[in-house]
Amino acid sequence: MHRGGKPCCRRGGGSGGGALVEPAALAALARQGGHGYDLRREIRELTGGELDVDAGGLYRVLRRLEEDGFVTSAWAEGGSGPQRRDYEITEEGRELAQDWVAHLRERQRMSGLLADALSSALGNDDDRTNKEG
Amino acid sequence: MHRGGKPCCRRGGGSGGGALVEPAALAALARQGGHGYDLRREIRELTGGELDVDAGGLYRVLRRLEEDGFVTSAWAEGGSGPQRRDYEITEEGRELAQDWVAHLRERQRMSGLLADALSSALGNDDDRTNKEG
DNA sequence: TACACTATATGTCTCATACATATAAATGTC
DNA sequence: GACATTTATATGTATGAGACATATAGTGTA
Repeated sequence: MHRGGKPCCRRGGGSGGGALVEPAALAALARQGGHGYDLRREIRELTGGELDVDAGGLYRVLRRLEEDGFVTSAWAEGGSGPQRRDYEITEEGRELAQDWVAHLRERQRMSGLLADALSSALGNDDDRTNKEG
Repeated sequence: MHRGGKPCCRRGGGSGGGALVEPAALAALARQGGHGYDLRREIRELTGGELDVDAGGLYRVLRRLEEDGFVTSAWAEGGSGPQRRDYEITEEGRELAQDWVAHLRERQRMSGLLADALSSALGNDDDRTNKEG
């Protein structure tokens, strides 16, 4: 789902970057809400095209978030085209999103820490080229 | 496995930070090799105690890395105490580790990017407190 | 004997994701 | 009208990564 950047380290499917869809969905919802198909586009735009989440996965995440009270949804009334379900973030959802911010920063830190450790263990004399991001 | 920092976002077990054990193991191996139990301690030290990997998981990772030619191992001869298997990284392992560095930097960037997006969507006026890590 | 520490290993569960596919309604094209 | 494409939601299934529990031995010690 990463688009750009080789699949790298022996991954066929599955996890690899760890939990990006949920926070991305929450970010899109916090900005403006809307229906799933549109949220997906919004995520692409928010991340400059770097994160293109799986549609099926996104819908599953949205329904689970609703089950747990972090978003609400309803079938959009009127309008042409296929039925669409509009999502809105709740106050609890905002709190969850706030937790995610801290969590993502921690992940960011840990990724950098490990990258530095690996790099120095390999004898790369401090190639922090991409450091920070 | 994170120790320090709440479990956060609805996780019981499983993925959540995404692939840390393998690169951590490679870092420890690149520094000095050794047996599994010791590598685990080494990982703890490399990360200032922030990453304390599951022992069972570490052994599984080591054996898979060996299957794929990224490390070699042999039962240590002599010595007292329970048998131990000594691991060494191969040239291919070093190349894999090098790929991991790039991959981790990308993850670091993506985590920061998402954290910023979420934070700004929530109306936090640029609280990049923990930014960079 | 009982306990703790070292050391390796397997079982089982959850979480997060990728890829494939099913379903419909509308829209465009021939 | 027939057909493909786009919008939109949804399920099936497989893989990967990790958490927690537990099994197994050897070794030292109270």
